[in-house]
Amino acid sequence: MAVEGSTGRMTRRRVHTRANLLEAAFSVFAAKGFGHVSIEEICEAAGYSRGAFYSNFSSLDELFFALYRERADLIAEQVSGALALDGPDLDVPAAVDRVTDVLLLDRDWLLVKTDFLVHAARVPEVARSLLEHRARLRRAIADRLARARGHTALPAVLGDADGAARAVVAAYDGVTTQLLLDRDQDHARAWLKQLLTALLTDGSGTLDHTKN
Amino acid sequence: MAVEGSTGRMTRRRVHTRANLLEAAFSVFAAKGFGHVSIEEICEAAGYSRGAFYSNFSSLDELFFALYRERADLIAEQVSGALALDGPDLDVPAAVDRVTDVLLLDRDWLLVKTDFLVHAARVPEVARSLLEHRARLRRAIADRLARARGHTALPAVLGDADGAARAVVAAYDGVTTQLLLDRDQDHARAWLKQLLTALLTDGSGTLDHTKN
DNA sequence: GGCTTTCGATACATCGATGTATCCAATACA
DNA sequence: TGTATTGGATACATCGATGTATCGAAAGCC
Repeated sequence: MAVEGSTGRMTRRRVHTRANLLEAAFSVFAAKGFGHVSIEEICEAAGYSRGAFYSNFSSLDELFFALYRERADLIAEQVSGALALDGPDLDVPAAVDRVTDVLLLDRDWLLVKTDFLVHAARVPEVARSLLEHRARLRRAIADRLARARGHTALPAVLGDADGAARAVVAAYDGVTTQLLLDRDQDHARAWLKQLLTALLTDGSGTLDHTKN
Repeated sequence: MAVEGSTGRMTRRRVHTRANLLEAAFSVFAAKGFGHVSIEEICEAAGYSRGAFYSNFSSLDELFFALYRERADLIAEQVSGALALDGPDLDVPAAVDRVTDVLLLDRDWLLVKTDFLVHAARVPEVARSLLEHRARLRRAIADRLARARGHTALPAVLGDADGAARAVVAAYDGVTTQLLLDRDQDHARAWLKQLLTALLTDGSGTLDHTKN
């Protein structure tokens, strides 16, 4: 048997090797991309035999999904944390800075995340799960924005706070795409901040763009 | 030998089968994703044997690249066409409508395009090629926007026309991500128009969002 | 229309990945 | 600490995909 439900017994050894496999898998997926990775490669990277793999997962898809969930939840927590740092009122530019730093920190994660996206795009069941996750994140952002309203008025074009949150996510996704290609984190961060500023305020800012 | 340079002789039969292979490959890639597709699957879908494949391409990567280039150039032309439709002055909302329709038309293309992106993200050589392609497109947009300045003033936050063009691309990429997941073309189109409007004008618009 | 060249089909050899079945070692539990 | 159970390693059988070498047929050329 491979995967235990919530009641299944979990030896210490088991959780340990499972964690090791997931960690190794992350590196391998980031480097080669899901779809170009064999089970054996992961086992080799983790220092286990294929027996260990099949004892913990029933397929590569399952491991991939578990891996994504784990990391995504982690990031989501960090984002929530970054959003909650202010008092009851939101300092938009400061929050944008903090969130941006969290979101564009790790290129490997962006790679895995995008792999997961294209996977989800073809498997409706997976897509639903991913959509729910995104919805949760968006709601967190919308709530935060709503509380800031009145202080920093949102542009009317985007409608209410939910519309604005949607725009934030879209901007993030868009900048991610560019970052995956040009590998320029600093530029991406600056660019995302600027985009978010343009979307969330009516005010003005300064700009430089000297990149392809 | 597999691929001829520009001087290589091309029998009629050859170009025909090559085209057939590319067309079949497009469907197969869209359905299964690059990395989950075997050479044989493509040949089968096209009605050829593997001999034909190796006579026209030397590897799956090569075919994938050729396929992407072909379609990407096609889209680029259509976008340029849509941008050029107005007279010398640009009607921003109208142009946004037309471009949006072209860009979000075919889900299969979005799938293949995204596959290509994650591929490029891992192969610097491919990334460079893709970046150049994007730069060309962005320049076309920037030029068009620059000509429209004065009519519809761009918000200062994004800086000059090039900054605005960058924002347009980012918005497009962001909306693409969402569309890949929820498969709602109409909503994506409306949403993209709205985003672009928010980015390119200081004015106001209306909004509804009733989707996950 | 005959001759040459090119294209694509067939057959073959090889390799790597998968999943399973079995066995030994490590851990939980009394 | 001794015993029962679980976890992971090893070995095996199988399958699918790859690339190449060879051969027949369809174009191009005169």
